[in-house]
Amino acid sequence: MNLSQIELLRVLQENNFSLSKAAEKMHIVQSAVSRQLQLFEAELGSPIYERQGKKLIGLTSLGRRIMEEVATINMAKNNIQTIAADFIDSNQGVLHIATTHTQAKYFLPKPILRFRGKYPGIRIYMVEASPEQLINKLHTRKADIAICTEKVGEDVGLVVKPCYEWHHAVVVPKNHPLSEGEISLDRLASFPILTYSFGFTGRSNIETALKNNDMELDIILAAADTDVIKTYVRLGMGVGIIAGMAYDSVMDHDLVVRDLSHLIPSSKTKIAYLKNNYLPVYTQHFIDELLIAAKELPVI
Amino acid sequence: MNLSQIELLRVLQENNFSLSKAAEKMHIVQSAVSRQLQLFEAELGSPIYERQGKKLIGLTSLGRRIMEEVATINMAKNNIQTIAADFIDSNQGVLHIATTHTQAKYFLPKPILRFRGKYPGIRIYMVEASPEQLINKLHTRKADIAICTEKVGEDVGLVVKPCYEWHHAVVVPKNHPLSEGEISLDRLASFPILTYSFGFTGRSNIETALKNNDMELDIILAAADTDVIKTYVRLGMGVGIIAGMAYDSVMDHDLVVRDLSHLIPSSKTKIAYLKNNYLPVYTQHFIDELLIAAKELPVI
DNA sequence: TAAGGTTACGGCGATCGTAACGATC
DNA sequence: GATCGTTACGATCGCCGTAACCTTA
Repeated sequence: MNLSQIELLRVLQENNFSLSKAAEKMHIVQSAVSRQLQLFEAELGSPIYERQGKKLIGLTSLGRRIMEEVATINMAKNNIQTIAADFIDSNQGVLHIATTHTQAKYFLPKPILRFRGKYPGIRIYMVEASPEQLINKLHTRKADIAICTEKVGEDVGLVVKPCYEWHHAVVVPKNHPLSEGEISLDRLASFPILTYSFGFTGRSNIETALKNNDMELDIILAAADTDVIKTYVRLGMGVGIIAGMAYDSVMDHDLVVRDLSHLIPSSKTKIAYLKNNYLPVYTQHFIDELLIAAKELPVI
Repeated sequence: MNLSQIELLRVLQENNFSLSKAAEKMHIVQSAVSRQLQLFEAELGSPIYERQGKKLIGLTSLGRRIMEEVATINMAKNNIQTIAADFIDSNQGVLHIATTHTQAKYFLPKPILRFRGKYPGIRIYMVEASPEQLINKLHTRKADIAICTEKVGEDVGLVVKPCYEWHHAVVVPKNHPLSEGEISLDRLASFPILTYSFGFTGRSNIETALKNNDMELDIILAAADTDVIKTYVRLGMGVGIIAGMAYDSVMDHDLVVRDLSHLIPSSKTKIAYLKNNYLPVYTQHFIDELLIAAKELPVI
């Protein structure tokens, strides 16, 4: 048994058990992968992959159990390298942030700027995706840390830290009926609505509110992206329901924002990263910046 | 980085950082060990051992942190092998039991016999030692499972299962004054006492009882071994305080046993094994047998 | 027949062992 | 000077790559 065999099992897992794909990913030739797998299975004395002819189609029950240990080993191996690099120079490195559009645009700028001030040597990669994809990026180590509101609490393999709490709000053009008077769900329902896609930025809480009151909204546009919603609100297509902190009093002075905290339960944006994963000092400091920025957030 | 380098770090840890000892243990030549360590440190980019001249004298702070991951990797590696072997044939294997004399002689015979009936293919190695040594044997993987009363609850690296609860008892020759009448600590203190050594078989609870009552006993003989105590009790040297279940109504018919549960707090015998360590099915069944035997234990 | 996997074989590089040397008690 | 660790060098063994072959959609 050696570490490249362990690595191979991980790569196979992430590539549909395709030996040729795995070979490609590992920058070696297919036959080498084939042999290494045979050697490993021979050493264990029992196959760890289910086969259909020569093709691998899944794990055996032995294989499934072993993959847990494989994940542990790979994690620890990566940790060793990260720990050492961090020890040598904690001012140099890479930080992969996975987050949604709303966080990236309305929450992260301030903490990221401050972080960059302290750690100019750290290259920051920010990737935007759906919460589901973010979690996947954590597991495949394409991201070190994820910041989002949905899904992330359900995965037991993640460490999840609460970051900040926020409410939805309505945005409408000036002079729109909803810019004045009390807002109820009933009144809201009388307008065409523009809001987030399923699985994005607290959309689940909107659904909860509707289900609790046995209501429906006429959602005519769902986007992952607050700016898209605002754009169509400006065009007069309807009423936008966005995250409160996504209203920018300067940029959005042509829109009227109305709090919806009395109608829709609050949403919690969280920070997540892999359990048992060593975070370099600078990443820990980045999380600190996030938490500081969260406290400074204006309450809408 | 490769698994033998990881293994090397573990072996060094267990051999006072001696390269020559490590080489011996790993069945390779010293120079090879020296080079592998250099390669590994070079790969990390920073030394993981503190050195005095050429000698290794300890871990650097980087090294200390890395050793945690090394332990994880070694554990997972061993688990893979154990899981595979267990999967192929769960009726074959080795079981290393570490325990104290008292457990080995008075508690284990029944469950071990039953276990052997079910798993004739498992070779059982039983090693007796002090509780402190037992724990050490678990950590160095010289034992799979430990059964004892003392110390074992304090180690956070162990899974500890309560097994059974018992009380101390007095044994004296027939016609001895203590064979009749009520027994108090004061009365006990008027006799020379023979009991367990410090750190053995509930001795700590005897101490607790004495301290609580601000008393002392005249302990003229302390042994790790119940049979030694009984032997000298038979010779008339004094009063034996032993574990209740260590009185054998057949073998010890020449002695009188008197319960001490009103004077000395009860002791708990536990089963312990390494956290995150995969136990083969047969070992899990052995633990089941222990728990069954514990329930069948006569209450003294 | 293309794509994916296995088997055979040759070459290269990693790692070991021998051995000579260096340091430290 | 004995013990422990390092360095140099040759030999071996493991692992990769090429290539031919096998199997299945």
